Amino acid sequence: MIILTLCYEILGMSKKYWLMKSEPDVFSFDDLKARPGGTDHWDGVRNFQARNFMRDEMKKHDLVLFYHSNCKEPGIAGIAEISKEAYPDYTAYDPKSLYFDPLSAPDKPRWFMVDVKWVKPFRRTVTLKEMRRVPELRGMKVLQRGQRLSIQPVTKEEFDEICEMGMGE
DNA sequence: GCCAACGTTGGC
DNA sequence: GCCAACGTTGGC
Repeated sequence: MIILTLCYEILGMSKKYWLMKSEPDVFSFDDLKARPGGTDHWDGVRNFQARNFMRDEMKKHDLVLFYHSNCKEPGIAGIAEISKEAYPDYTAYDPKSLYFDPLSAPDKPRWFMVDVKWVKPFRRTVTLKEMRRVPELRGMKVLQRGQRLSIQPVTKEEFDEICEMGMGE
């Protein structure tokens, strides 16, 4: 068992942890729950760094902190997981889509998306405000000034800490 | 609604 | 390849 765990570590196959931002007015954590199977595709990412995380690093069963941005109480609403690894974001091909990009085509896709599955809610949202007060979370990108990246890696320690905050009183 | 900070674009 | 202008993000 230890050997197997080691192999996974060395091959980079161990589970990763992520933070994904969404504006709740557009697509909330509850909206995800309401989708068939609690699953939806994460379309519309048009930033290269965020795309690369999705395309190159996200694996099935990775866990996700679902973050509500640009709203009254920014913070983490609950847990989701990656249920399908990266595939072309077809909204880029649709001239009527908000996310249309003429530089992307089916034979040469520029943008990618993953499927995300609702896992469980917190008892309460873990707000940005309270995250700022926790020394263990100080390194998180989402707390850095001017940080706009909509998909960010988080450490297991950060992930666990936030789960505790969300599941506690 | 403001505006600082950022990523992207495009002229040179 | 520089960098100013622009559009967007997102906390406040």
